Amino acid sequence: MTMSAEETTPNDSPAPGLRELKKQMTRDGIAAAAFQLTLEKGLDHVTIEEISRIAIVSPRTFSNYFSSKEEAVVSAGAQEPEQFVPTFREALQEAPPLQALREVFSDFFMNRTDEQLDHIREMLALVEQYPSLLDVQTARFGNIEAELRAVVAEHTGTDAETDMYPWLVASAGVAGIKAALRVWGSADDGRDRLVKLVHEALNLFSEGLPVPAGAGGGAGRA
Amino acid sequence: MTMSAEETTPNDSPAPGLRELKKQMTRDGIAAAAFQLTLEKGLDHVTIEEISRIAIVSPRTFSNYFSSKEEAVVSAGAQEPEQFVPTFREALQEAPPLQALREVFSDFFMNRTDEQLDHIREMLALVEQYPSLLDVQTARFGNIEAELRAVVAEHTGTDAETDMYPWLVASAGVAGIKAALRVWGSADDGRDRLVKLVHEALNLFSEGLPVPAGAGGGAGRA
DNA sequence: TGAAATTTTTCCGATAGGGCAAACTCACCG
DNA sequence: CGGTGAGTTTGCCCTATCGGAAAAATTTCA
Repeated sequence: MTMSAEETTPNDSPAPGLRELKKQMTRDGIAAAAFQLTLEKGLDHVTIEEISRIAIVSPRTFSNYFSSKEEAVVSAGAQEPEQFVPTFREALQEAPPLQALREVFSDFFMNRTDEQLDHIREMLALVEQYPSLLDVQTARFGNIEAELRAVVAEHTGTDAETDMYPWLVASAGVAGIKAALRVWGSADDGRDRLVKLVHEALNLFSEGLPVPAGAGGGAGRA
Repeated sequence: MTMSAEETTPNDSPAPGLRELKKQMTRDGIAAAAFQLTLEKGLDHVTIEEISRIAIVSPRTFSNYFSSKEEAVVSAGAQEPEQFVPTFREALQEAPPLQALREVFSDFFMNRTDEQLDHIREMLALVEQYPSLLDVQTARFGNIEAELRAVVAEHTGTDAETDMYPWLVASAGVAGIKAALRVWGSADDGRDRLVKLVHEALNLFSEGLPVPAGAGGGAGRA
């Protein structure tokens, strides 16, 4: 993971000292506690106080890391939005944006451990059960989308303020994952199926979302 | 407004009696107060108590209508997600889904009054300024998306649980509007420009989001 | 090791979220 | 018309949350 010349952002991981490590562990511990408790007792019966007790921090510290229990739950085991940026940049060297996204995301799911996939499944179930979690998760996806959008804008030399292209591509990418995850989550399939769905979704975008065969009332093709 | 045979949903507007009218006025009044106060003092200096005072209701009543001040602000002058359903259904008789959406939304913006467009502009600015408002607005768009998705599923005879198509089309539609609104909002153009952007956005989806001319590093076409 | 920087905690007041029952308003029927 | 019941609004109140401020604890570094 070599670091090229300069970073636009100063890159806030200057040194993984003991301090940063502990912070990350604290954060993860809180998120894990929140997630676990929610699985066990249901979101409404979980309080910040109890999460904090289990994570062995004060409630005030909870607030230093998360702004609500929902955020903590959804953060459990989740990727930081910036994680996808370097990979996406590389992929853009090889393929146009939509296909690059397809590779980035299918690789991502390909590389999850079985445990991580199980976790994703559980998270999907929770998110479907509690609208407030869905809102937070949607916001997280929105952050990923923003990162991707910036990369697309930078790559194609378009300005995200005046050109819709970066918006459209980034949202297509994220929408593709979301659709794939939903459909995958409601069946009982494995990793391969998920990767296949991701491919399929982003390919459909590349093809202009052709109307599926045997559609109801409409006119001709898209 | 004749009511045909049966409605799947009991249709909760059985009679626009005085009762419903007052409720709607109360709701609108609260939302308007929240919106206005936020414009004037900034979101963080607005409390539910003050909103309630201006809307002449008790704080308790505020909670009966909205679950947070953010919700109230974003609700101001907004459409109910279901509003688009009947129009979309009709449009689907004439054109394939993506084009139908294009017509629905461009007609929608075409039919706004100048005041409504101004309001939309102010709302866009607020949403850009306060992330918490963006979250709520994103959730609103999500509701619209869900309605559209259901219509698409019903129309194309696909099952939203096992088929990604409804997810992809609905999210493309909503993403198109969002992109159009953003780009429109950052310039100082009129209604025509917005309608044009909506057309453009959804057409790009129909065409598979072709890479714009003169793109940076990637390979060939999408 | 000792001082500086950072994080965690304690203390605590301001708000928010709702359950509950009383007061009130509207719709409808003799 | 006046009564009555369904539907709304309000007051009361208790619990949970949001964060500011400063003390206490921990890590870093010269």
